[in-house]
Amino acid sequence: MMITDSDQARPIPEPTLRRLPTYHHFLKTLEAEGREAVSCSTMGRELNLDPTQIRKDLAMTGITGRPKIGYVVTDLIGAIESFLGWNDIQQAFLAGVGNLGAALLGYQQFNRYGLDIVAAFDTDEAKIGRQVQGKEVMPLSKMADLARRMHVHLGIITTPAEHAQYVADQMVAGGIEAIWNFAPIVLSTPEHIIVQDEDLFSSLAVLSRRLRTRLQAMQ
Amino acid sequence: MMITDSDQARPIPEPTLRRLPTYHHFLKTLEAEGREAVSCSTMGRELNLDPTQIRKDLAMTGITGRPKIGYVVTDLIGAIESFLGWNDIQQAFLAGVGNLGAALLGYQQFNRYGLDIVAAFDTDEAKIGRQVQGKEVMPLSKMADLARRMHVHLGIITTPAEHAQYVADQMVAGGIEAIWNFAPIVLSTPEHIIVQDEDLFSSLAVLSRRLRTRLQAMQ
DNA sequence: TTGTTCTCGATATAAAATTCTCGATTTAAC
DNA sequence: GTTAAATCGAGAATTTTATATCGAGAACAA
Ligand SMILES: NC(=O)c1ccc[n+]([C@@H]2O[C@H](COP(=O)([O-])OP(=O)(O)OC[C@H]3O[C@@H](n4cnc5c(N)ncnc54)[C@H](O)[C@@H]3O)[C@@H](O)[C@H]2O)c1
Ligand SMILES: NC(=O)c1ccc[n+]([C@@H]2O[C@H](COP(=O)([O-])OP(=O)(O)OC[C@H]3O[C@@H](n4cnc5c(N)ncnc54)[C@H](O)[C@@H]3O)[C@@H](O)[C@H]2O)c1
Repeated sequence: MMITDSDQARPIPEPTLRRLPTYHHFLKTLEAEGREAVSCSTMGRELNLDPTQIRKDLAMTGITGRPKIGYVVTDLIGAIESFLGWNDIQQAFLAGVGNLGAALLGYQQFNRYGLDIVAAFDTDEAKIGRQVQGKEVMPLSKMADLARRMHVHLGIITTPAEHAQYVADQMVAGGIEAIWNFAPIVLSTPEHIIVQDEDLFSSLAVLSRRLRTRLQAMQ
Repeated sequence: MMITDSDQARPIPEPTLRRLPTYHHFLKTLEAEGREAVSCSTMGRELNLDPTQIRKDLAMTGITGRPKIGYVVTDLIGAIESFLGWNDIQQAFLAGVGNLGAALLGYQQFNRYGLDIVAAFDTDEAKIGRQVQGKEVMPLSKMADLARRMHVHLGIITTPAEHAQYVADQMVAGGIEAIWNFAPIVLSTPEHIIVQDEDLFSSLAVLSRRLRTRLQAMQ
């Protein structure tokens, strides 16, 4: 039986997925400098990672390198992008046009990473109808229906935590398959819904603990 | 030999640290509901985590529970906060008052999680001197000196990637010990500097891959 | 009181991820 | 050509992380 990219037996390790963008960013700067090839040893030195690990991560994308040379930079970039699905752009809805929501709406780079936020929704009357970052804010009540009609599969939640579950329910009702959740709450969704939490406090916790330990060690 | 919190032999597993805020948020809602005690089984059910894992994570903070009852909610919250150092508030500087920087500046909740962004810096003349989220934006050139004089230990980078290394260098020059980096680039800093990367693209990569696999499976 | 049930906490097992080792391959220098 | 240096790729070993098991303690109901 042929093993293709989509029906491979074992799932991709999440740590690998999380490192791929790091490689991608680094490779983009190499490409901009006109560099043609790069080895895992070089990347490891620059990115503070074990070369073997990088080699294994890259192997996941299906690309192969050449001894003594390394990998062709542009090929590698392409392999990572297609592996992550950054080639075909996903349309997304965003709910909660506050501080964070507006920042995400205004981030043009996302278009290069497979993400296009096509509409924004809020419940605040003062915001509905206005433009934020050049995109019109619509009432949340229209979200589910629009998602279905526009075949939007991805939703981004940037509302306060107390409203996140309701928004998630609306997204599921609208046929959305995957949710990028920035609210610090664990959503309750049907099995088949993909939920990716982006919890800034997780990151802050690691930092806080390390800093606290450091400062204590110094008395 | 006595093993205290600060000189324990083995470091805290990072996955544990990353889960602690999740427990914290959940416990806060329980507390608001007036709940006195909670068991790992209950938490596991609500948070989709293995109860044994939660028990191990909580044990790291030094708290103990009671059979048949569980843990006292307020004690647990306190244990997590003190374990992470969220009790004594760290003053922080933020560099790069763009979309994302402004969102972080405007996020009052941070004060409850040990973080107080006391000043913001930028190189854009149009922004310097202005107020953003009620905080004055100062020229980056003053950052290092001010950090030293105010004994600020924490820096947040929200500049474009191409300027992040320069900003990091300035922070190190100002005696800053820890950096929370939102720019998608691996910073090069002295050994002793704590760098915590918050790479939104890592999160996006996991989501993109899963969604891509899903959509492909559906043809 | 007494048995039942729930839960902690310690220990053991399993799974996952990282790091190490080594042969094969290719380039480039001599 | 021949040799030396670098690097890939596959597999083994190690470390880390997650899950399962089980005895003991505490509440609660009968
Ligand atoms: N701003 C940050 O830096 C930051 C950092 C960490 C986490 N977060 C989290 O991100 C989320 C948003 O934070 P923020 O600072 O942008 O908050 P915010 O208060 O600035 O914005 C929230 C927005 O959501 C809207 N909203 C409320 N209920 C809604 C609903 N049912 N449907 C649609 N929209 C609704 C509000 O009208 C508002 O515009 C919060 O959950 C917060 O905890 C933010
Ligand atoms: N906005 C988002 O949603 C988002 C998402 C993912 C990653 N990021 C990353 O976060 C960073 C900031 O993104 P953004 O959208 O806020 O960008 P932005 O362009 O809105 O803001 C960048 C700010 O940094 C300032 N700046 C530039 N050079 C500086 C320097 N040397 N010192 C101090 N300030 C300087 C600019 O004047 C500007 O105000 C970028 O690295 C971006 O890749 C942002």
